[in-house]
Amino acid sequence: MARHKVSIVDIAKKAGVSITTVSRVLNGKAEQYRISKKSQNKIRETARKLNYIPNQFAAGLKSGKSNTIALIIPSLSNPFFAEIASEINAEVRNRGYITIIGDSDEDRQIENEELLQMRSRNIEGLLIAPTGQNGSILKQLNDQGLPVVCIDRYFEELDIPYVSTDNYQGAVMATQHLLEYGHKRIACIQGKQDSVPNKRRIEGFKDAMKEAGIEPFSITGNDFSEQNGYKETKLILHKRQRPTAIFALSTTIALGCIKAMREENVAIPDDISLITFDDHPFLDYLATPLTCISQPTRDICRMAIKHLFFKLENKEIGEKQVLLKPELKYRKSVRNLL
Amino acid sequence: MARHKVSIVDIAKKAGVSITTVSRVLNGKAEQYRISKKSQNKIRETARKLNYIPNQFAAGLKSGKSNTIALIIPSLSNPFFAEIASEINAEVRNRGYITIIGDSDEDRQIENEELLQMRSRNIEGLLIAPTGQNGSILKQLNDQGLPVVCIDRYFEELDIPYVSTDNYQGAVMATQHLLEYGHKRIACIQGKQDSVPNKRRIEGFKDAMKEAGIEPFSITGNDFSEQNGYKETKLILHKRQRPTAIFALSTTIALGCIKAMREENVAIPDDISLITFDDHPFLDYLATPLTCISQPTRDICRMAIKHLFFKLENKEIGEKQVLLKPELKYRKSVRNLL
DNA sequence: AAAATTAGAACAAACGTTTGCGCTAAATAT
DNA sequence: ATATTTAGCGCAAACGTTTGTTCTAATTTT
Repeated sequence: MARHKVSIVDIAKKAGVSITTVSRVLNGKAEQYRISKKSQNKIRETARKLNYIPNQFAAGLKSGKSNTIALIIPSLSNPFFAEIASEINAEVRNRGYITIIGDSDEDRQIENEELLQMRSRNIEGLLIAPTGQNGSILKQLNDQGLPVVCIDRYFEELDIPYVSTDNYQGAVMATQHLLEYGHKRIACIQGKQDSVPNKRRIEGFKDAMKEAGIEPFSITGNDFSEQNGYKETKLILHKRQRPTAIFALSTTIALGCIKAMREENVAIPDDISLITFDDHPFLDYLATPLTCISQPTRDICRMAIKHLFFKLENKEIGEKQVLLKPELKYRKSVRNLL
Repeated sequence: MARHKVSIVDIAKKAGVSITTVSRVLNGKAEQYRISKKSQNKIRETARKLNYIPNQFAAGLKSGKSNTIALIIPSLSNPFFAEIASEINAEVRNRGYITIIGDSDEDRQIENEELLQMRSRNIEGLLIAPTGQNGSILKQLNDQGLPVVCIDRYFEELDIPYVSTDNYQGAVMATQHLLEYGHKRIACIQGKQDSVPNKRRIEGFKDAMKEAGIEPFSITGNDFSEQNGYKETKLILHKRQRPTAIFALSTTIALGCIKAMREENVAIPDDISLITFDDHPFLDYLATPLTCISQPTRDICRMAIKHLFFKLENKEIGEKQVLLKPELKYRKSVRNLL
């Protein structure tokens, strides 16, 4: 067993050519540099025989290229982001690049470290659903020529491209649906407060309520997690007056709501209605199929990728900041009070 | 804006020391090489000022280290594997390494390419839930000194460490539960046929049935996907005689079952009972809470990581191939026929 | 006062590629 | 027969680090 890692030098020696020639053949530049078929075959064959594995470190160091895109998301354990990761991964691979995924765990510090890690790995592009606090770093990266595209989360005040859902619109749709069905006491349980999607959803909720001339029952919570949904729902249910509907800002939160309501013997939608942001394959098969605002996740990913590669290839880009329309999926969790 | 990427050479010049010294300070080897506090401070400060980002390509090339662990799974869109990815990612990060994730999409060819990619990125360890056809390659890697640990899926005939669930036992538990409740016509819908977990589950199912002296109603399917579960359930429901229970070998499959049964107006568990492998937060809140065999995913990940790092650090390892006990979670989807 | 030790740091050779440029021999044009 | 082009390939200098070895001046020991 050869203990020594084989390099193109070994191939060159064995094939009786220069390392230059080996490099060119193995990089598909044989035609360009008119290497004879004979040499090509010889080289490719010895490479195979020797079990050659190119060393990206060396190649990357010299060429400055890495063929790598970074994806940083707040939480791989959130199905919404898991789906994004899956999509992005596939798309990127299709274009001959590979993805390295970072999970920031919603933590500014971790996100920052991931960012450093990624940069030191010479990534050529960055897709990120930012936690929200490292905006200036991202802006700087983008300005320095690293193509950055934000996904889902973004910065309104910074000139960084993004692709997301029209969260405001989505929240308005959800709220209006509730209002149309006669709900007046509507509690909203939110996720990460300083994330843009959350802010816009809250705005949409508030505006829709205001337009109807109704005060929100409550707006609480601070995390896109089941625990948060559970805790806030418990608190809500223990108030002297209960809402007639709850608007959860993610399926993870909604899951917590359902859990709390079941514990407290609150029926959905008979006692309290529930509507959520984000869709999920299971929602249709819950005890009460959950009405939701569905985000066009696939399209978001595709557009973001398209955007990114346009920048990588220096093509002209149209709209830099795009918001895609969400969709209201009517299921059974909202009761008509009229 | 400095167009030129700053290197330790720049720092050395500006700080008035050699690049050796810079390298040593920035790598935390200052004490070891007794660099004065003064130089240390100077170096660290100029590094910060110049916005220095280490170049992993260069460092890796020279040192041969990458601080990188690869994780290859069959499908990021399967919640079971998404959870694994999330766990692994966190654990690896805690140990100062970073994870690069590959999604093989259950495809032997893609898996192979991912493997090559990973190797050319000089990974120091590999965690993989293999598709099943690249065993010899993995064996070879492992023999060549790259620590490899299989997760969930593994190879029985090869001497590669693995951590998984006792799938046989799990299937036996599920089947016996069904049998104890008086079910005799039991259909099993399986996932990827040549994956070890699937094989062992099928074995467990068959053995438990045989022990009860009952023939399986049917064993069909070939993919851990919703589509597969849906299709096979549809087929089953159109047979002249229906089973009294279905054993789905994953939640994704179960989801397809539920969909098909709903379409055909089959009530769970009144008309047909359903039990599944794998747990999921939503299972408790489905129209019929789904009884399942829950895998100790967290423990699997932890043990796999522990194993991997033991090998990395050349520590002595105890058991190389471990199967963890699954757990039967009683919910409401199995009807007692007695 | 000479010898030995120690603190603090620098030299320079790798690591495995990529790539601009240059070279030779053969083929073709003049 | 000479000049030009072309086919086919190699030289050697990077890329930005890490690291074994060496060096000098200062300090301590004898």
